Amino acid sequence: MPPRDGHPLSGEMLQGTLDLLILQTLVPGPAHGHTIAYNIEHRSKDVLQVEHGSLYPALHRLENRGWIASFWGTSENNRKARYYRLTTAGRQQLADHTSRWDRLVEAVNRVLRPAED
Amino acid sequence: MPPRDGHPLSGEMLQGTLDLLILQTLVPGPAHGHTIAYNIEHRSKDVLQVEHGSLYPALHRLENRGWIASFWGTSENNRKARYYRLTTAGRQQLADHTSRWDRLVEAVNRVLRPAED
DNA sequence: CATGTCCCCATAGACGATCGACCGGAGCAA
DNA sequence: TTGCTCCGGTCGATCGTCTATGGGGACATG
Repeated sequence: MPPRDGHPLSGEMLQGTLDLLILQTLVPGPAHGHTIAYNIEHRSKDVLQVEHGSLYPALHRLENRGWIASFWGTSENNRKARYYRLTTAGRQQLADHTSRWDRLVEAVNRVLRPAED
Repeated sequence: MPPRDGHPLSGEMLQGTLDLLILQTLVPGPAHGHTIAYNIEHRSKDVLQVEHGSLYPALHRLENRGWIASFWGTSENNRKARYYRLTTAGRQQLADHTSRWDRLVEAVNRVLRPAED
């Protein structure tokens, strides 16, 4: 039986990781909700899923913390859209958050695969 | 300024990962709560923290799902202790969970570090 | 116009996992 | 006795996510 490696991972495991992904997505420049979600899903080769009900609370949360800032604009499809851009604090937060993510992964992997050290 | 890589990561990010760590810890054989927590912390070089208030609910949860089974015994310090062992279903769950963890890490890293592919 | 469809933002209620702070008991030593 | 350590357990609060639902504006169709 093939290991069925196709089905996507929703937020079940990426608790707290969505913020990180959003911040990273905004590095190249401002984007609105749909684009952010699409980019995360696409760049993860559809392994990651971003639900609307998680995305917008996350965006508001990040804005409240001063890591992103928003402004109204017009989307590529001529729709009113709220764009988000990374703030200076957000860039710093992204760096910190990324290094914590790396440390976490490393630590979990050490538990999962007992090294011979 | 040195990057202060000393402070531990508590459950802020390892939502849903604790189950995985516990299951893996039980592979060599049965263990009781204190030992499980100690092993996770030690094997992660004290990067991971396992709080009592998270550990026992997790153990009960895993037992309810049939992934671990428990029995009363006596600890190395001659204290009454509840030992947990991996069930067959738990071993299967560990394999599945581990592969999902790997897929998640891979996916997040793809978003964090846009590959050139 | 009327209708439908897509795009986009937003919120509400429920849920599940974790956290910090407790508590009780039993072994052991001073 | 007192006090410390080991061990299990629970409670309330908090936080992030999910499913479901809503609305409004742009655009195409007939």
